[in-house]
Amino acid sequence: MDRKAVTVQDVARVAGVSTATVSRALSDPNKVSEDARTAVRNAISATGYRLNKAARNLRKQQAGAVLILVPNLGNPFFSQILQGISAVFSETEFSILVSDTSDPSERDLNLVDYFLDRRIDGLISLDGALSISELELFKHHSVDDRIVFACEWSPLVDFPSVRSNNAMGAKLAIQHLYDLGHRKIAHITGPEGNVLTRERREGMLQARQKLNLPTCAEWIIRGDFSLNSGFLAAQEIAGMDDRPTAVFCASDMVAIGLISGLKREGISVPNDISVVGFDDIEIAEFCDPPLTTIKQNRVGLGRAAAEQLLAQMGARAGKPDRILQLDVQLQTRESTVAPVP
Amino acid sequence: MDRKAVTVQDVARVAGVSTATVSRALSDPNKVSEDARTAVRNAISATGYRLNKAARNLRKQQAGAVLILVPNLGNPFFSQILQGISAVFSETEFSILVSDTSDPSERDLNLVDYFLDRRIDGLISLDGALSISELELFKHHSVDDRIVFACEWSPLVDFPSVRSNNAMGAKLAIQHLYDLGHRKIAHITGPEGNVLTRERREGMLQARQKLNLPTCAEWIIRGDFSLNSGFLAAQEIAGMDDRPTAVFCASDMVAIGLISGLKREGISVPNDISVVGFDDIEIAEFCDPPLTTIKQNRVGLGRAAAEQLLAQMGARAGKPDRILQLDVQLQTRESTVAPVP
DNA sequence: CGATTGCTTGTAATCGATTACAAAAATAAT
DNA sequence: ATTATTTTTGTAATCGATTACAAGCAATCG
Repeated sequence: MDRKAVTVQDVARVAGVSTATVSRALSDPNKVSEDARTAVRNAISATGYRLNKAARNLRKQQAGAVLILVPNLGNPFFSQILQGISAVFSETEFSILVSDTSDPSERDLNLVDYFLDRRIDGLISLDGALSISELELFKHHSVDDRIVFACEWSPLVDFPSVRSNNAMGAKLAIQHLYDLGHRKIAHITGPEGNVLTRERREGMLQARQKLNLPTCAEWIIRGDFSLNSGFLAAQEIAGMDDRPTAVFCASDMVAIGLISGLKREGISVPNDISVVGFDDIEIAEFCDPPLTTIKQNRVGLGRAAAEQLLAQMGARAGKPDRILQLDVQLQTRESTVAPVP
Repeated sequence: MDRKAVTVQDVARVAGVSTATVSRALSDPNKVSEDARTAVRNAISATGYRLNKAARNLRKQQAGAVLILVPNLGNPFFSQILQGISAVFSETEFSILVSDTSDPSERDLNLVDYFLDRRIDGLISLDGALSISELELFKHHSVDDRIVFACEWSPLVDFPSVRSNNAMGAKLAIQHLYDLGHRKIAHITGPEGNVLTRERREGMLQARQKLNLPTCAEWIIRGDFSLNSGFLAAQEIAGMDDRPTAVFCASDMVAIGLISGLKREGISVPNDISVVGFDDIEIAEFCDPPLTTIKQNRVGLGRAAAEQLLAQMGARAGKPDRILQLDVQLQTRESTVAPVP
């Protein structure tokens, strides 16, 4: 590739047309005659021409890339969303940049700079916890119309958002436990301030109220979606006077940590306590016991977010639904059984 | 941002210098006088100037990005490597593109095109299974000097590579089991053709020979690093006449699947069979039982690969070691105990 | 004092694709 | 046959930063 690069000029010369025609033949083939089209096509394969992205981006005033903001790449939950996103963008001219917001080395970057430096044309954030100052910068620089939230979102702004029906998930979980006969149901939440935490907790409280289940402040345990927080919650539960017979966890990771911790305390799942997770990550099926959980349509989430962003950026016909909520479903496995009387 | 963009021209005008001076003040500050430097600095903050990446890339004939090729983003093992990589590149002007080679939507992209289209300046592949034709295209277009393998590598070429000492890991695992008193040790391999599979298998065979352990063809079970392959291997093991007392798995995911499967067969870990994994993914600590495994320095792997690529691309002083092998260590937990006599 | 060296600066060409504008050619309409 | 309309094409300016080259200027030296 070190020989002098082949440019449109070269193609034009070989094809016996002008550079404008070459460019048009590439970007909008039916603006150009049949003859010219084939001449250009031949010239391209004869010369081995490749379009220079940087030149196009400069001229078109775009970056040709979008940024995906992931709260934590270490959580396998996000990777399938990424797959959905990349499946859509791989058919376009956009590249995908990925950044992990939990990564300290990326923590201090100014997101809006990505736009201003023309490194990206759009942003999909799986992280709802963007700072208010950051969000205001987006608006101030008018890039807020090229941002889409997926999975999580920020209650501070009304950017378009694709999400699972989290409240529905919580209700399915509680209803499932109720149907099995459970009445004393605990909940391990996500981190405070997180929208998913809120939605799932609210959904659970509503379901609980509707079913007339007893409530006990102690049974709402603060977690943070992590394995470790589930593990720690187990100790709390073990120490309770009025121990719940079932626990609905805000994520599968929490559920796995919880089961591990409960075992350590000599409490067996599901015999002593039933456990329900949320997400249905791949490993849920291979836990001991295999985890009953709420399954999200992750690939669909990613695809929808990507489509929405493309529409937003004007690369696709506009889709008007600014908030898209996908259904979830209960995946029953062996971590839930009827309580022993 | 829709107001006309601020360019070097504007900065130059405000600062009362030429565009050349502005550019120099930015890229190489001590090529320019103190006065000019401050004038430019003031003009930049007065105008709100931001450098246009596309213009720079065009002029400098570069892309300003590197591509990271990941075999499977769904495996949490890779995310920490990514962290190491991004920690290094976040201090440079390079953006990071991520592509999952197991993702069908990305399967048919021609990697060399990324280079030829000037979308990337370099490539780090965590996937050793690049096709021979692909590798030859790299060489043919002389981009092979901007590629680094990390974790996995290809035996077909001698591109620079950063890897863990896999054979050492296997030896540590076998030695550990030996020290506990195990003599009948099985191994679940990775997928055939994978370099890690080979290295770990060879290391295990060597350790085994050195320790004079009995060998039995049946005890080498084909896997593919996945949960499911571990799960299936459990059935094989359960059906063996001469059952091993310990199993060394080529990955933690395999080990987790195996433990799940063994339980299903009524075989208890570690009481009936001890299990050792490889990778030390986060969840290994929260398995039941917590998994004894071989810990790789994943962040270090990523960092080293990134540094190597930067050197390769000429952005850093050259590091000559084309193959860097990082030590691994044994992480003892509760999935391994002495065999019952 | 004139010549040499070193430092700083400006002018203008350059990277490669796109597109506004105008002209030319082909087609349709009168 | 002539005009109106549409389609196709080419010329040249443009996007914004970088840098080769030359020139200006001050300091140093014989």
